[in-house]
Amino acid sequence: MNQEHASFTPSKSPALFNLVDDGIQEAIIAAANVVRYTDGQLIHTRGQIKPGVSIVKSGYAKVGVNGLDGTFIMAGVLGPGESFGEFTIFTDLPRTHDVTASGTTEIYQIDEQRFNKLCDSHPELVKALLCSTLMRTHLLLELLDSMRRLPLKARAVKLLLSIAYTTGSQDFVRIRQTDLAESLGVTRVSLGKVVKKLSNEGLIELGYGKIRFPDRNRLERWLEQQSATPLSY
Amino acid sequence: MNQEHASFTPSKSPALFNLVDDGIQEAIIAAANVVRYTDGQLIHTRGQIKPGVSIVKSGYAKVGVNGLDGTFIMAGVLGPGESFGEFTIFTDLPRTHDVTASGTTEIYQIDEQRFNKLCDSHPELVKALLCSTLMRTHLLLELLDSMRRLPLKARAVKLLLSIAYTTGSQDFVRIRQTDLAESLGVTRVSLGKVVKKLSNEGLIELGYGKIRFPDRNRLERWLEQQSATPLSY
DNA sequence: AACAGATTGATAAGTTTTTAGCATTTGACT
DNA sequence: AGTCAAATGCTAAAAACTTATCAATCTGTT
Repeated sequence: MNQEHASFTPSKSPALFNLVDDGIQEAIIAAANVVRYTDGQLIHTRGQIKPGVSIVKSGYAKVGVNGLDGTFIMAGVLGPGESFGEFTIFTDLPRTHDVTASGTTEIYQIDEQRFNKLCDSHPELVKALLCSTLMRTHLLLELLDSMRRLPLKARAVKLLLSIAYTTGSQDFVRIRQTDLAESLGVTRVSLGKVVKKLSNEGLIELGYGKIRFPDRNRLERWLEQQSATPLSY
Repeated sequence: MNQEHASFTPSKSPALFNLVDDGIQEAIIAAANVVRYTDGQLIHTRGQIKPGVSIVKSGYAKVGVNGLDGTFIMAGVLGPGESFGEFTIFTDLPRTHDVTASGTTEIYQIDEQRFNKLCDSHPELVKALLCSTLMRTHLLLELLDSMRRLPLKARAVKLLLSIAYTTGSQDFVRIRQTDLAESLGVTRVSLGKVVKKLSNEGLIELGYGKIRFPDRNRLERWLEQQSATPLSY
């Protein structure tokens, strides 16, 4: 049912676990409950207010918003070491997204009380959180900016390249056009048109559930020309 | 040339100065240089990498992106106590926005070294920064979500209500249609069409440089119907 | 009271995106 | 090798948005 997922946020966001040293990692793990979810199972829902931080231990967490009509708009996929829900500790805001497991997934869950203790005893953790959040904000701002200024064609390439970047695969990406469209916030038809054009221009090659880059450098150059601003993904 | 500006972010983002106690405020002010800018003067430009935190002392800072063709896309307006550029301290990312003064404006500028010292001596400051950043991220996510799911008409109402909320004025907002359009990332023509419709339906009243809400409750109810999700602005 | 600049109102043509279909191809599983 | 569900390919009409202009209205200032 669910094929392997690329981990993207939609761009390289630093995993919290990569920003803290081993000691803090162990302290977090010690304070956490590990919860297992099966494929498609709901981890959190938009609007919830129960506070708690979650960190992916294994598997993937799909982040997005479920519409009442069954549609799902994806905001990104989080992989091992990546965290979500931090803001429920520090603010009393409701959750912004629905989070579901993609494949069998284990999540470290840390409740409010324990996490606050961790923050008090490890000031470095607060700094790491700040750092990770600032980077996330930065990405969001760039995303917002490109949504407004770049045509869909360029946005699609940008997303493809960033997925390739985060997955490490150099010349192809395993993703369905439906998911790409969802991530970009457009319909499959619109996306289909632009990937067709890109394919005609030889910039990408379309496959079943995947997209190849025959010449990644050329693709990157093409994108930079479109952006008219420094490339940052 | 420049009329009074509503302070909006585009929604209530907590000013950093409201999140810290007086002692820290004084310490920040002591570490800062005050720089004066005249109306329209550039404070920072997108792409810059020189680190430093800025806090509005008086006046307003207009945040957005200047296109090569002279167009300007506004992301928000920051008022006294609000901060920007924090991420230049904690990451080595380039600035995402152009910031210009709107009216005569004074800015506290704190350089990297001094700000780091402040953070070390006042751990509460890091927590406040985290809190403010998390709230900002939350707003951005909500914004992104509504951009994808709501029609322009609803997005326009949402923005209007959030501006009214942050300015405290209950039944009208002082803003030009041009600025509204910029904030929403659409042209004045498109915005003109939807505000005209809203006006025909009696939900708002159009004025010269301002928009009135004859019945704010009705407007809020209307928006909630459109959203089909809990209202949060 | 008159003027100038700023702001809104309005229109038409052109482009992009969506909606709603249906046909075709692919890959996994018998 | 055949079958079925998943995924892509394609089309046409409708809706939304942009670009480019020009006219009308408002406001502060002389």
